[in-house]
Amino acid sequence: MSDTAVTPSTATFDQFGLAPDILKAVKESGYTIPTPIQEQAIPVVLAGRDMMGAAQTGTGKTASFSLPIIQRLLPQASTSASPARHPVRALILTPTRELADQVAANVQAYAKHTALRSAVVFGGVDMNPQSEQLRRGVEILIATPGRLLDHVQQKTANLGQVQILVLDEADRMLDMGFLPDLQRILNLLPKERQTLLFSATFSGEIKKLAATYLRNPQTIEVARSNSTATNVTQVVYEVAEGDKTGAVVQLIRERGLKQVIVFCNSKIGASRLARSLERDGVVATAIHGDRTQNERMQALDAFKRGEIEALVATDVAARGLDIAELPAVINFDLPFNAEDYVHRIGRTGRAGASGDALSLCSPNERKQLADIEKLIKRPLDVQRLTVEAPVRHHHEERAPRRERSSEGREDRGSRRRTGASSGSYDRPHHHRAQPVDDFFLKPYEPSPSSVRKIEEAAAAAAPQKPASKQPLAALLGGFGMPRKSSSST
DNA sequence: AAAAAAC
Repeated sequence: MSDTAVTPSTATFDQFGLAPDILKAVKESGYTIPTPIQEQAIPVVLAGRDMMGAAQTGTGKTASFSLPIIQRLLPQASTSASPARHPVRALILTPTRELADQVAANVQAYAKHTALRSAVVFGGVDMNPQSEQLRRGVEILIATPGRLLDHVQQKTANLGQVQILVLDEADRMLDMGFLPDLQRILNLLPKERQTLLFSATFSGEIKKLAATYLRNPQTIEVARSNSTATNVTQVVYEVAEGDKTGAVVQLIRERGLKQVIVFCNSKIGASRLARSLERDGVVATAIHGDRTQNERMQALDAFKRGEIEALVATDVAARGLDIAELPAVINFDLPFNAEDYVHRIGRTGRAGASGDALSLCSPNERKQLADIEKLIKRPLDVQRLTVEAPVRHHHEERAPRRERSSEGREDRGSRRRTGASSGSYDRPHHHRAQPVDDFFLKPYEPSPSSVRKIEEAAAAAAPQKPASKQPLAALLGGFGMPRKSSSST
């Protein structure tokens, strides 16, 4: 953030008339100068107007709506313990669980000196703690649509007093087929409310959504849509499909990349690549929709803590995720949807920092490349990449499955092995044409009976403690929580 | 052609 000190803007957060408790939190978050979208959006939201915003995350979008929402709700903040005094007054919807979590963390930080309560609900995790939190009452609720509707159905969430609705990454939500869910949610809200819609693009569908649910919205656009940040250097490397894994390793090593997100087009591809990178000595883990929510969160947290060099992701991580100081993004595959390219590379070069967007393009991906160049309205720098000494050992026999299985699952591999204890680990291996081994791709799920045994054992070991603070994941030796370990109702 | 999201 120190770079922003040279920004010629003289604006400060003081100009908006935000409460001291909010300004204090802003200061503690390290922000001093509002970003362009904040400068434009905060007064509009404070005035109670509906708004359509075109901005990507990392432009300060979350604060641009969170801060004025907190300000607007402040007069109604209650210190009462009664849940009835804490109805949901602001609802923020996001397309992915990780994004919901991230927005919630921001809201929590900005509201921490106020009496307002916030909570986040999304699928893939136990409903009960969420229900309990909702029962105690929250004024600001961040959610993914499906789980929110689940809570509504269970009567653990009541949306009858919502005054402000935020649709974050609205275009993405439509892409993902959330329209019916959004319509159901919108029908549960009071007609008299403020609605804010954020979208990367204003397509016909988005305009229709806005025309239906927003009233006389003010439009705010900070960057031309589909533009890419100028501080991100984009390079495309022509490479044979089979050389891609070697190319990723080479780029990481040659450029000395400490951290990188590597995007793949498929979940299986992401899992496979993470495993291959591990074998070449890159600390890597995969994040995609076939992994449990616990595994996804652990992967992201470990990456943010700097414990992982390469986060191999599907487009679940393409939008909105804010990872500080990410120096580079690699496209292992070029996305089929050109817009996703813009979002993917938007993970780097954030908050004014510079970043590299390195894309691998095999001969059969030329069409995708052309689509991207058309969208961003400029040709990309295409270079030929010679993959030196690909880490392949064609002369070696394929390892028997039994031996490989001793490595454990792909995500366990993120904890680097020490040479001594793993005899089979350094064994040469194949890099391509490996049959997809179900063992590595299927998430590990202990049987319900074994989970019960472990829980019983844990309870017996610590009978004094009312609720074991030890997460079940830890008891399972680092494996993720099984998807359905506990009763949902 | 693939990803995401409720159970």
